[in-house]
Amino acid sequence: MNKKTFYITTPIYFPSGNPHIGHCYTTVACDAIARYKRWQGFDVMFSTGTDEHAIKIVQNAEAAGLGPQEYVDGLAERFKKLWEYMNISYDRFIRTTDDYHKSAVQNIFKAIFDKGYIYKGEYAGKYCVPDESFWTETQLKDGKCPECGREVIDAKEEAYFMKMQPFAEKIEKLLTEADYLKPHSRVNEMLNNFIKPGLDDLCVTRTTTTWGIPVPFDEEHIIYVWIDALTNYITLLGYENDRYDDMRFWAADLHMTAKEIVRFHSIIWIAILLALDLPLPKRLYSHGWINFDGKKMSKSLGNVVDPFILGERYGVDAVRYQILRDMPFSGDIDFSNELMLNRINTDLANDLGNLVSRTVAMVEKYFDSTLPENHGNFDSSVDNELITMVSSLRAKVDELIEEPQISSALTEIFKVISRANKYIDETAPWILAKNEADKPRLAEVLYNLLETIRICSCLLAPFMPTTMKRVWKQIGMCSSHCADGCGSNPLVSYENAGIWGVLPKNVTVKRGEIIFPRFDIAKETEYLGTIK
RNA sequence: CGCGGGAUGGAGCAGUCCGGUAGCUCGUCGGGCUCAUAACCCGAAGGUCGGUGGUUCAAAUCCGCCUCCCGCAACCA
Repeated sequence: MNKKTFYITTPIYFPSGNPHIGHCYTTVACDAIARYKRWQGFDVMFSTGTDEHAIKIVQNAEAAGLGPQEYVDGLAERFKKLWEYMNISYDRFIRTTDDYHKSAVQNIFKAIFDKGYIYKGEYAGKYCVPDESFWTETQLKDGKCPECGREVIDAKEEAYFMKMQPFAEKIEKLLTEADYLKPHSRVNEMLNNFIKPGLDDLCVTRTTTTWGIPVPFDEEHIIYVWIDALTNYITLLGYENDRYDDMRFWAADLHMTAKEIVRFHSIIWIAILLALDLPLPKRLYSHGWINFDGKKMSKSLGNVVDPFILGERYGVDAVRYQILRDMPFSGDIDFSNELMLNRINTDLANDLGNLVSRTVAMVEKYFDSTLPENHGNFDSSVDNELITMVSSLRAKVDELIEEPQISSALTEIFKVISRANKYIDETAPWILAKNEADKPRLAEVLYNLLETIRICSCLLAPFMPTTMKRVWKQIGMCSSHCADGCGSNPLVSYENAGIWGVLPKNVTVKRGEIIFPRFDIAKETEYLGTIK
């Protein structure tokens, strides 16, 4: 009875402000994959959290008139609320200020130190006295502090360093041979920029702050972000702590990140794991960014990107769908209200919602909601084309989820939905309905449509968990006593999504409210423009 | 010469590795249908594939040079 495990992670987010649509992007993608994997039968661990130790946090807290702990408590709550709102099915939420994590990090630091990979050295750099911050030569703006623009001085401090050279070869192998990092184009970036020039030893502590986890045997020094934050992926499974006992999930199957932290996850994190003699994660996927704060975007167009506002007005599932469908494989995307509304209208309202609506309406109108037991046998090439397409859909989606190419997976599903709309025109049920002799054929046509909707909606459920349940009710997959909408309904099983002809021949449909309403793009754009 | 990505009809993208009728979605225009959420289906218009020079029977695709945009370069998803 041991199910195969699947461990998927979001980064732990840096709560320097309120969560926005960009955070949703990564998290919703992970959620869809996690749901899909659970549906396939995997024992899934899906983690997220917040990275709460940084000088910037202290500064932001002060500016808000709060202590750092008080400040991050509030922000962590906001993240949790957003995930609840967005229907994120995470299994574990870790905060780097959690006690179990802090002590585990100290143990990890000491373990690496004891193995001889960490040593005490001297950190030299440009120092901004008022900001109490070190900067590298290249970070400076016109030779001055990039934060405040004031003069910097040469300064040195004692610090702990982690050796990187012992791990360089294995890291390179992971990148070049194990196909760890996706998309592959980023591999060259890592190799050329960091591996080939030779990895520098990594500074792993600071003394410029007290907000953080102290080095256990030298408390003046605070453990810097690397060993503090990246290790969340194992501490939340119980590594070096008693809070959890789930290391069976390690190594991670998929670390999902945005592109700017690829280096941390493909080099530094791997070095830490190697130092600890732990197995390496299987895949790192880095996606592009949603741009909304760039010059082109928000201000001139007045784009609203508060996920709560968007979800409230257009529906959480619609927002989830749009960001996943338009998620770029590697590049960035400019988010705009028009883009989002257009996507929702064409795909969800016109194609999918309307398909459900017209199909159910016809069953109701022509057969008083219940199809007859006998449809007759029709060997139609139009039918065969549709049925072939639908029957092979699950395999295609499986493959794309594996990559993971979520946008392409959704595209494939919607190709089938479009084909079904075309099928209605080709078979013209309203003409069949005029002749009593064509009733068996009409029943078969409508049944084929219901089956198409069944399979598509099941495959879409990980992406849009709430609304697909409403589809199931309408097409007769759910009897009235099925309270929560089919959670345990065998008809929605993964197995059945790969089989044609699962709905009973004499299925009874039930018309309901419009599932995805259309929006007036001009009006909505104007409305959203007034909010900010 | 720091590294990398990009420039394709009005918008967003695919195609470039392995040269050979320039494709998809949205938008626009015309037609069809009437089951449906003014939705659906069909058709059309619209591109000298950033510029320039070269290789070739043939270049969006290969090679040289140039212009512009973006990302990374020790904590922005």
